[in-house]
Amino acid sequence: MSNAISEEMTGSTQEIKNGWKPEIATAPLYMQVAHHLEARISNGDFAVGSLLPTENELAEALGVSRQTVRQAIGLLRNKGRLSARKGVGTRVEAIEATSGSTRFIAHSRSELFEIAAETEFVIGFREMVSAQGKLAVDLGCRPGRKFLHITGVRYPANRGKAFSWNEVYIDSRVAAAVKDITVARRAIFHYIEEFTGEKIHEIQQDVRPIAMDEDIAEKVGGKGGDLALIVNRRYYGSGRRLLEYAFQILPADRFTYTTTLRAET
Amino acid sequence: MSNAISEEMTGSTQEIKNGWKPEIATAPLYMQVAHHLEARISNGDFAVGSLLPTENELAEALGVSRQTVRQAIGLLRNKGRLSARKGVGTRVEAIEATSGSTRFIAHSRSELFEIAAETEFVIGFREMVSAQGKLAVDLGCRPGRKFLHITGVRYPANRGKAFSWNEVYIDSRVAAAVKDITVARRAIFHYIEEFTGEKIHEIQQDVRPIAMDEDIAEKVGGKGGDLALIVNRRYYGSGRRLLEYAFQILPADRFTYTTTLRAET
DNA sequence: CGAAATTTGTCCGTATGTATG
DNA sequence: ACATACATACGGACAAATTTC
Repeated sequence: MSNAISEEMTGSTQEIKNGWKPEIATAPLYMQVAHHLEARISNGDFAVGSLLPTENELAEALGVSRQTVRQAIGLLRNKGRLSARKGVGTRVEAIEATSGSTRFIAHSRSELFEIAAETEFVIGFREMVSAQGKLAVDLGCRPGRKFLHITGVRYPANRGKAFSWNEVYIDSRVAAAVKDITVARRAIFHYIEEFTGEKIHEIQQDVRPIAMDEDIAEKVGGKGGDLALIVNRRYYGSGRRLLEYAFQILPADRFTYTTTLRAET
Repeated sequence: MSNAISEEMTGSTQEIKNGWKPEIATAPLYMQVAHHLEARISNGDFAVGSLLPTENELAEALGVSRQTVRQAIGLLRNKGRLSARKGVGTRVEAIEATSGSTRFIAHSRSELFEIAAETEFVIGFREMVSAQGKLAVDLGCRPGRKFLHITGVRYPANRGKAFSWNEVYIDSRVAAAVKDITVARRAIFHYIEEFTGEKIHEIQQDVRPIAMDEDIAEKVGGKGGDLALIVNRRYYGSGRRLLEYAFQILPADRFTYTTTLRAET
């Protein structure tokens, strides 16, 4: 305890104590708390393997109710950053548990943001297309609808070895959102949300195995016939309107798709 | 409203109204409510595409607080059965959205139960092994620990085409849990939980592409070299004790791993 | 177009249960 | 047996989005 800055809450606007300034002033309090906790975990303030302060301590220190703290902790538990045990406390978990290759497939919308922030999508090709045949089926739209088709390679932020080949189809009505982008440092759908002001509520994602063809293998530094995962995503706005369709090819030798399933109780 | 049976609560034990008898009397109220709602959805009482009664109506009808109803609805929203919109209501969603092959990879512990219940694991081979080399590494244990090794094919409950090749390693201390099983109609870890009384809190799962060898391909009705997904699972009891390790090979032509990512807000 | 009603979302306070040490 | 700390449950209040009038 006693590390709260203890400035009085200003009354009308809700804001947690302890020097934290909300990145997005409009975000609900429990999300602000979650971000705050996450930041203090990654900066080492709360060490991995250690126990968090109790919910009551956090509530008091941050000037919010215990319920709000619990909601925040709940988010991070879903993400696997925290785990709680009755009568003991809330433990900070390691981000990575499995050996070997990194996991770079998202399990939540916010993870897509994080991954995109850690990588760069270098756009190599761009054209307007009219959905026909298989593409129209994949997009689940009537043939003839127009999309902006973008292809390129996604690199780690430090520009190491390429890790995925990406193809993106953007509804022509919102394609202007990426008009001037040549290197995307955020998720493509993030640009779309900013441009339209409309939030993407749902992303449907499926994962299948493929053998890479020569062409793509070369671009991500592999050989033709190498195994890979193809991750397919459909981005829906309000009213289940398809705004973006994309797929990504991840070489199997470098990536594993890891999930942790937890008991609901 | 007005479909509550309106029997008085018995006082000490918590139980929701409306004729619902809790399957597991010890389950928290919000889970009972979730199961209740799920049952009424699958029996058609709440039609897919329609709006649920409002949270306040449900709370009153079931004799619980609105918060409890919200928690229950939250569970089903996470599972994709429900979706909510501010100012509108809570919609019953279709179970399956994607076209093509069925998805049969779990995203939660409870889904593992459901999938296991819809399939049969026919055990074809069984032996005690001592973990050595690669196996010890996979299991993350010191070499020499003993495991019961089981292999077999998993079929749909209607005994159609096989859909996966399975290999399971069970800690020798709990291996007696499956001593007499030749056809498992529940999840293997379910037998272990029953036997030990200990709950499996965490399951780590990873998905990778492989090309099937002749041997396995034949068993699941494919050809050698066919693409497949290999799903690898580690089952941990309390204190992160590894109780079971298993992998499953799913032919790519029949299965897709589908996930839906939703906005947290 | 605007006001009102409806419905979910957030936040708080409190009380009690339950697993752990 | 006892204290601790998370889990469940209730109640109330207001905010925000949507629909209706």
